[in-house]
Amino acid sequence: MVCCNVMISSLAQQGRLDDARAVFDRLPANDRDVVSWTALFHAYAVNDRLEEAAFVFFRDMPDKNLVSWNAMAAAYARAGHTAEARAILDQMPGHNVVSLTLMFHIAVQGGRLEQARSLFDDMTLGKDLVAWNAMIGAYAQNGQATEALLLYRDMHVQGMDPDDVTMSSILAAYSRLGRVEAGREHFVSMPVDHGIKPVEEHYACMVDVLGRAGELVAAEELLATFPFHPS
RNA sequence: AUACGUUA
Repeated sequence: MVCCNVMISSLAQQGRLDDARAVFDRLPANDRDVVSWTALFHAYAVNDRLEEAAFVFFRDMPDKNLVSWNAMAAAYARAGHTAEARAILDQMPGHNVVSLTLMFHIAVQGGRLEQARSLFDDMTLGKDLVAWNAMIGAYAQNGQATEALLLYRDMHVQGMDPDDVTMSSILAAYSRLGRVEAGREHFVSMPVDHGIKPVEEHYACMVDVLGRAGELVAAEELLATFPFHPS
């Protein structure tokens, strides 16, 4: 049964919604647990079939847990249906750090960065890496690149290790600030200081740093050094 | 690797 649930979600990721549904249907009713149901409606949601996801969630699922509530709220939030997302978050029996990150995300979507910051600051119980990344990314993309860098420092001070997502936001912040040298320094120190090898996305960010500063030749040179790896 | 939140 566990393996069927895995199949449902991985088929959904590949966009093979019908196959995911078939695996679910083949599962005996007694073997369908809350994870199977959540994987099923999430499959609809990530394939832009929000209505059907909602039907499964509200009408078909026998039981819900924190993860399924979060997943439904996230589906609405992703689709830009913030009112529905909010409603789910208000109705659900409890919240965890994922729910709070969703609320955070809705606030950012609405341009309420101060409110988002308050939500972030109040996450005292379990401010995890995703939450940090969300806050740093929100600043980096909303004209507060300096705040993003300050928060990155805080993150360090609090002993939270950054990941590849963090790095993209930091490079984006340097880009917006036009800080070419700092950006370059960060880019080369990523693998040494944090064990994070730059991937395509980081190269793209770095090209942006150089491009915005008008260093087009350097940008081209960087692209030429990009180590291709087929997948 | 059983389902949820973060980065053009």
